Amino acid sequence: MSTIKDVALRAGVSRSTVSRVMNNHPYVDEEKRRAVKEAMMELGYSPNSSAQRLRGTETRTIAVLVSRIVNPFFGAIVDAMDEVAAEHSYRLILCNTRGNANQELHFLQLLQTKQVDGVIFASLVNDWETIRPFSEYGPIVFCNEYLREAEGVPVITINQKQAMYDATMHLITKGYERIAYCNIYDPLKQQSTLSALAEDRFLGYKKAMEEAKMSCDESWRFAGHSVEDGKRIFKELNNLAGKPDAIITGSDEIAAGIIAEAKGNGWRVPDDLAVVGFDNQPTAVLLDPKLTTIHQPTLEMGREAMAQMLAAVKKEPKLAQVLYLAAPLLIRQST
Amino acid sequence: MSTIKDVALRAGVSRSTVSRVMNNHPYVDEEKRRAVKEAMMELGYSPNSSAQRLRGTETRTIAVLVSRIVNPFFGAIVDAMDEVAAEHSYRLILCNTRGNANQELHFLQLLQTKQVDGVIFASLVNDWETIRPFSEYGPIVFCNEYLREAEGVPVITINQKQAMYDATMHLITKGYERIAYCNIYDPLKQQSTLSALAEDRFLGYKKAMEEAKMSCDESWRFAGHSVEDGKRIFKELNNLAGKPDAIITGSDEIAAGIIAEAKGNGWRVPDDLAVVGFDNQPTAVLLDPKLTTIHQPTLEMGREAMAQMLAAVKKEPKLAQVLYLAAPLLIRQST
DNA sequence: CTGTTAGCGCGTTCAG
DNA sequence: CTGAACGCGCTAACAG
Repeated sequence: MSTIKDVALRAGVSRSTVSRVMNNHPYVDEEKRRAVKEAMMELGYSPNSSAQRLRGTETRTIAVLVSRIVNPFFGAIVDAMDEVAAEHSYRLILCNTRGNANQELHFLQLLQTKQVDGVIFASLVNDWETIRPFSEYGPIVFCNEYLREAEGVPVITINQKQAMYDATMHLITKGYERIAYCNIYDPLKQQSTLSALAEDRFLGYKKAMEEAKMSCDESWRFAGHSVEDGKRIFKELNNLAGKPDAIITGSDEIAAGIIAEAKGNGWRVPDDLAVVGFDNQPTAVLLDPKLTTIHQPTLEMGREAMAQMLAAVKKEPKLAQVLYLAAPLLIRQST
Repeated sequence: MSTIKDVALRAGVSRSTVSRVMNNHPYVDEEKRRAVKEAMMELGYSPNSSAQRLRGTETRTIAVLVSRIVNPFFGAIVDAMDEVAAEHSYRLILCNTRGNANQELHFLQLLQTKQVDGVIFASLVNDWETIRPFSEYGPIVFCNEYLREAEGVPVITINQKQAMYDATMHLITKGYERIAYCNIYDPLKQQSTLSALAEDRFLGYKKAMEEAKMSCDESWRFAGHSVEDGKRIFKELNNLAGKPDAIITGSDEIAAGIIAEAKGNGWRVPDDLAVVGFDNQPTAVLLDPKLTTIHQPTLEMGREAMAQMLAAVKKEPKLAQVLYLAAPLLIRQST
């Protein structure tokens, strides 16, 4: 590996001059500039970034925390973030927290140890009290999940409550009378309390049910996360005395599991059971029946969150404190 | 931000001693060790990793190249890699190449500039001639995609040819007579030549067809990548004079697109058209009919690739040069 | 067992 | 316009 010294030697100039050429300083003799560039080419020189970082400060790297990258929802968000980051020559470091609070803190230390310029949370398990101290080491942005107490931290998300309200209202309007609710719940998550996101979603459901004066049985509440959870939930639901005729879920995976199991048991969807998903993943239209679901604008969320982060890193004025993107209900065949 | 100097000052020792404590050196007075740890706590000290890297060499970071992380196949592989990496306190830097050859080279420079200890290719567009020079800066591992000429580079993949041979034989045995083939082809990819992986797959199809003395019309060859491509391919196929009665595809997405469009046009699957996927993504069993597909052991591939990488980084003896994992055909309802 | 010393590769004054 | 000199934070070799 050649260093700046080697280049300087070969070009017959001092290291400072080489440095100036690299950083496009003005006031460098054209001839020497050419000589330096030539020497760099010949040696296949490239600057040691650790040294650059030690001297300067920025790493041009952003950490992105997700619970599991296999989840297409997170995949899409990360993809969008990466797009914006790449445009600005920033890199992403992928932090798969697996819903583990300690892992999350561990990754947060990347900020403390100056290995990244900022941290974006797409998943979130720790509370603000725990995270707060780290915020002094660099910017933090919430994308998707959020914490109410975290003042001053940009939040890019959808209006969870409104989305669930819309979905519930849709079912009520359609004439469904026993509407069950399935909370989004990541079993990997180590804490038992509901996230702000899950709380808000439930509030939307509750508000609609109350406005319509619908009874809403405690036994109609489920929780889950995966296709498997969906299958399990159908079984639970099928064992109930008063069976629901519709269910709103927290993810397309859960919905897919419920539909698969329901069909397997001879139920017709949406006649015997209406199912609403959440996310609008690419597979939603591949299911039979096609899934009615809430569209999450993953592209915009990811892009916007990264834009906010880059603005924060460059200490530009913040674009917005909280951004609620629209999440329209897409009515298809499952309701 | 406090440095090692601050800690030393506060603990009343030299910087070397602080360093020794951090690195768990033996031969440090217990009392001083305690004093140092206390000082570190009080100052909230954490070492500057750029400085550590500058001094030592390892970054404990591995770059993983994928064409697009939204693809659940890559998501699963990366997830598995991350799992192993995390166990050994290594981190992943996610490189979304978008099938762009220049992007790929750009990320390869991370190796050259010592920002990562190694690079794993899950996607691959450049040729060996281009990549080879970088291999002197650190270990490279191929996972999934590969290059035949790249001697000495570990390859973790499945036996592509065998997999396609099995799938084709299955259709032949079932009595299908006009078996079309859809190559995996990433439209993002900038080069027009087929990858070694795609080549090998096609060879498997061809071998089975020849052994069974089946005619195999040139017009029955398609290429694609996404659900949209699948839909397009069905339309093309539907316009053909002699229509195929079966098709083998390079991904579950393509297969899903073909099935969706076929059903929309009143075709019955598998009666009018049998469809075979590739990957066995979670959605394969959610489709109706359930998809016959080739299972890719993403978990093992990712884990094994990372294990190879870590072994290479630590200069341990290589486990194996090339590893072909089994990729069984899962026969379900679409054939 | 411990402090002193000497760089790792680079950017940035500060005098020319 | 250019080079000399200094230090970023840390580790390792060398004397004690």
